[in-house]
Amino acid sequence: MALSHAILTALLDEDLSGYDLARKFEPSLGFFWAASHQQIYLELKKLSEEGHLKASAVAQAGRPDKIVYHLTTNGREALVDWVQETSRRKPAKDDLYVKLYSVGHTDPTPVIEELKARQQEHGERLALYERIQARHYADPGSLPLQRQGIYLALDAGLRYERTFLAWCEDAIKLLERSQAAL
Amino acid sequence: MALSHAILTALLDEDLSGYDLARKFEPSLGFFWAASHQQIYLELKKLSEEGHLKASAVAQAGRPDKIVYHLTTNGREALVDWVQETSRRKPAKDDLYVKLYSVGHTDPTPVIEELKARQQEHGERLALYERIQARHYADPGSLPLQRQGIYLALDAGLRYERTFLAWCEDAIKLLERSQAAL
DNA sequence: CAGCATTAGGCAATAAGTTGCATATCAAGT
DNA sequence: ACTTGATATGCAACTTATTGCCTAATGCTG
Repeated sequence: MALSHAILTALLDEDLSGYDLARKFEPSLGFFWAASHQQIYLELKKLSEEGHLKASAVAQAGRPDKIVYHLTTNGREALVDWVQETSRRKPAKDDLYVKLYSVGHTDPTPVIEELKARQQEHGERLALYERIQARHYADPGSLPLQRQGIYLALDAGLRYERTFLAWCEDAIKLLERSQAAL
Repeated sequence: MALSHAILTALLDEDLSGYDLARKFEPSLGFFWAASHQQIYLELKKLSEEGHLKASAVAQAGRPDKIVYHLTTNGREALVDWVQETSRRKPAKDDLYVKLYSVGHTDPTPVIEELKARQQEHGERLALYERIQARHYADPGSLPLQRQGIYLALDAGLRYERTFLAWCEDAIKLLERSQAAL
């Protein structure tokens, strides 16, 4: 009920092969819904069998052949139906939060280390989002409707990373103070 | 590699039955790692078989019998090992972000509706976090170490909800303006 | 020409989680 | 006596995702 819809969404714009889909996902939808190529190929096969996509083999010169998928009317309808269903929030399911619960019972050092690694990781992600924003979404007011949704998702990402980084910093401070007091 | 560790973490404090664990999760760890009772019972059984937990049947007066689980030395070591592994961020995997990508291709109305529903949902969650904070974490500076991790997780939740709500508001504004321009 | 990266697609096993259903005890209300 | 609700545990089927492995064609580099 999930990756399949992300794939249908990505195929609204253009027909793509599994390989191209995987590449398109990476710097875009993949920020919010990561998927391995194995999973993508599997879903493409299923979606074709269900009639949501039409597969066509395409011979290529200078490259291996590929299978290009096209969204069918059927598939488009299924997607619209899904968009109209209301979905609920999902818990973060991030190990880090679970690890925080262990803090008073075990040595907090590894948790502090992990927080610092996350600072690095989220900092890089934030920088990436900022580059994308500067390059493609500098003036949100004048975006065509097709780009506004993507802009909003990116904006959510930007805000999330900034919030997370600020929290990280404070969390490290608090834990290091407690560690020093031991 | 996931719920099992959350369960071990919850059992650091006290021995619990599956039922009690499920209840303990709900207003706490469950915010970050939700679990159905089925999944919890399954993991408890697995963790016992692996020697991470020790199960004891407890007869009760006035209630059905229960099975209480106790963290073994083995289980504690496994937990410490896991805390020391570095974990990576996970994509949000929230349908809402995927739906945003469909915006220029289909009617944005259901997405706006969903954003409004989320505003409600996240507003309630924020209010809940604020109540918990006021009741139990009003003075973070003076918390014992065992409570600091939980406070930090709660703080992450508070910041996340506030950020999300602010984004929601702006997102609705932008999409409604575009909708009006059609 | 050998080795490597890129393009392109896949299988199998396993893990993790969801959904729906089933069972049983006991207390309290009607 | 009957029903409802809380307590307490579980199975089976299914979906979703991860991990590790594999094949094969082509282009590029040394």
